[in-house]
Amino acid sequence: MSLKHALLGFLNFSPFTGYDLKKLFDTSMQYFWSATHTQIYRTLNQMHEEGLVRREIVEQTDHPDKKVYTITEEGEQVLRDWLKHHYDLPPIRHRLLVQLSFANLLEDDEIIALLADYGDKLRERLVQYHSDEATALYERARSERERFLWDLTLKNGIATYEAELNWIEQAIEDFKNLQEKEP
Amino acid sequence: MSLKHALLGFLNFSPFTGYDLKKLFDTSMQYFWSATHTQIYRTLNQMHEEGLVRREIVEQTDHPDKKVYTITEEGEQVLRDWLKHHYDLPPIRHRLLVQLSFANLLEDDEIIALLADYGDKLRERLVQYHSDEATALYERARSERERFLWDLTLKNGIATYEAELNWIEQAIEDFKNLQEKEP
DNA sequence: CTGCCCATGTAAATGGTTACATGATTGA
DNA sequence: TCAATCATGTAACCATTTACATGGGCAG
Repeated sequence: MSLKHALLGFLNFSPFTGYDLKKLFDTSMQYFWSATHTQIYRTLNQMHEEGLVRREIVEQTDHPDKKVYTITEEGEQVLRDWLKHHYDLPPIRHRLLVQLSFANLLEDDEIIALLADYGDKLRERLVQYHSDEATALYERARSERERFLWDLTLKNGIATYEAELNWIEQAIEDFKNLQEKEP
Repeated sequence: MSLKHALLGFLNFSPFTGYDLKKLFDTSMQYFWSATHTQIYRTLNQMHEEGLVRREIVEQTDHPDKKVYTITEEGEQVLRDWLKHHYDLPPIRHRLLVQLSFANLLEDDEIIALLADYGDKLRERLVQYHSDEATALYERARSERERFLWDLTLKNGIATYEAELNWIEQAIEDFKNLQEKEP
């Protein structure tokens, strides 16, 4: 599971509550790993049992009490070991490709609609990746080295989405040519 | 769930057993959707209860009895409707990017090893995509239109993996330049 | 005689999503 | 007064993976 290690990664910066961590996921990690608050609270409890984090309950008068988690030495070791691990390529689960495999059942305009809509969504996503919000994230980097690494994660998204966009634009064009050839 | 619909897609070609379907997944669909036999058998049972498929038990003397599934008219309708559905972009779960987010904790050579190993795996995968095995699949296409669609699914994989490979090669180069700059 | 192919399944664990639930504070 | 933010959680469900299980036929 990577969720555990991603949480350790954040906690290695500074102590956080589950609520803080959820927000960190939704901002800096949203594009390549997501998690619901349910999942985060559950995992933090597990990690506490495993001794990877310490828990401190902070009473508050104006808000509900909060539980602040701090990484332990054991947690740091687990994080370091995990960071070095060489994983296989991530499994792909690409619904559109499954649809295309069987799309011979559809009408021409339905196929084009499927492709065009996907293209629109890719363009929207690319706008997000190029937005100020996205690039603002690595202003908090503590060194050029860290900034470089964070930049890599963004660039990966841009590279793959641009490749898919080229693919889909070519696909639409080729499909239209095929239509003309065989009316 | 796409598994159900992928199964319907295959059954729309001809009747198959769960075992056949597992093999079809492992060959023609392996690159963009995977399924274990456990999952397939369970889902076929559900689909049977829902009336999407008919089941015929074929007794065999030399092998265990088998259950041959045939798509029903209701199943065909469900498949057709699903094929037209416009999905959001698939969620990304990219462990390497999570690792890179926290990789500032690693030594230079460990970061390079992480990137280089991922690059090797991308190259291996691209070899598979360009292999005869992969292209042999769409010899069974029944029309140029179908062949075109199947070709699209392969090209998507090639385009995205090539983009990632370019990204990682650039990343390694840039990282080495950064090292020289700050020793 | 070993191991793979055929053909099916159950059980358990892990991961992830959705819905339900509480309750105070703050800003529009 | 309405919605959002802070802060936590449970329960139920769905999806996926891994391990365990059976048992005959066939080829090296």
